Amino acid sequence: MSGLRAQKKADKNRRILEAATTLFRKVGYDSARIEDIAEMAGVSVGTFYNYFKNKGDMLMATVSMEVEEVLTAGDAIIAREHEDVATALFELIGKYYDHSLTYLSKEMWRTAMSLSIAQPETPFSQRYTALDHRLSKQVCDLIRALQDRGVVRKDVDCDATGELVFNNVNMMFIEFVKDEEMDVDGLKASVARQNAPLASLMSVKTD
Amino acid sequence: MSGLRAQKKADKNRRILEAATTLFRKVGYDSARIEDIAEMAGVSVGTFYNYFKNKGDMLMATVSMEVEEVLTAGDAIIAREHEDVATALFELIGKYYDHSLTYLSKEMWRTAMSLSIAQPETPFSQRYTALDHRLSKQVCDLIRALQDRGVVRKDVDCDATGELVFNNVNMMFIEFVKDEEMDVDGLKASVARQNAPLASLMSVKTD
DNA sequence: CTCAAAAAATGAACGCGTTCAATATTTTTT
DNA sequence: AAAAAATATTGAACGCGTTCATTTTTTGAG
Repeated sequence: MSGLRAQKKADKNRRILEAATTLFRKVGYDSARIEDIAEMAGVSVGTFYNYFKNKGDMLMATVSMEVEEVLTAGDAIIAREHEDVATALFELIGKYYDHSLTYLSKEMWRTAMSLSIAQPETPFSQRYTALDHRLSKQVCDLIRALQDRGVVRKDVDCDATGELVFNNVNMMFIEFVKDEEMDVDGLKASVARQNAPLASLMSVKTD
Repeated sequence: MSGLRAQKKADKNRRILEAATTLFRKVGYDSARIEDIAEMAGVSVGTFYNYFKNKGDMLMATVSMEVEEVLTAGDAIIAREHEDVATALFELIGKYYDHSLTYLSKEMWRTAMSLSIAQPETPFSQRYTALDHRLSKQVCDLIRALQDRGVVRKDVDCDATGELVFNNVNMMFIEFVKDEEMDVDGLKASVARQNAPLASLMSVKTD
């Protein structure tokens, strides 16, 4: 059997990832030691590092899964018709926020964000940034769709506005994960309030 | 002499801070080891930790200085008269960005931001967040001043708009410090473009 | 001036992420 | 099937931030 090595490799990869995400959720990212993850996966510490560049790399798999799913859900929302700008934005952004804690805890998000800022040259950070850009682009796409359907004024720069809105969404999400007390509904309400003036001003008036 | 202890203390505090900022600028935050900082300041490692809670705490002194100065400069800008919304925002935001690298390198900013996200319960993070909120409030204040002077439409929610604009400013600053290639002028231009539609829509039309 | 209590300084030791030279296993060659 | 080459595993050791029991210095009361 020639695929013995490849099979073992895939198996170990899965075991390590499973052990890591289990431990992250159980004891938190910081308290989950590589030694523990390795032990739970039945490998040595050194082997862990043959499979993952470092501890932070383990997070990216999870972050990726999370964002990919939300992007898909977002496309479905854009495809639908929308009454007005504020509602459409609320739906898309609400989906982002509602989904955000499916696979990741606030602590895991904080770690991921923190890493992506601290070491921008790493693959981790670059993948994270790329996901952010796709989300940003999706908000732009929604606004353009609304414009095409006559909901948004023709003279509005969709990309500029979309980036503005998304960066606010993102910054508010950072505040959200920094504050263990804050809940998703409070977050959505705050962002809706911040979006309201712009949403109103950019709408095609129907009176 | 009764103040001997207090005097020595102040002196050491100054020496440690001086050594730390010197080393941070010379070799970068990560490569500046506590051992080196302590040695340059002529104290032991343990003493360093009697004066500062941890390595990150050393950054906050610098971040604080930086932001305090920029807030003062911002107040002066708000006090002036302004032709239109876009220009006023550009001036205030431009001042933020122009000043940002006076005391801190991009790497130091990244570390500070990273720390403030990773450990939100620490005094470091809380001081950082407080400074952010004061900056956000200043942008709101500018917009309100413009509204009072009849430059901004009366029906605009100044706080909502100000927060939206500031969060974009902040997020773009994160992108800026993550990218060693990006310069301040590019950053200012991007943000101006993002602000343009909102600035235009919220203006009192003079035609 | 003496000395006990308070405050400050010290550096060895610890925890944990990460590395790497040595060892073991699998694959290929003959 | 044995030897050689390629690949994977291992855990002790390292670096650096942080801690803490011990030692030194300062203070003020008697």
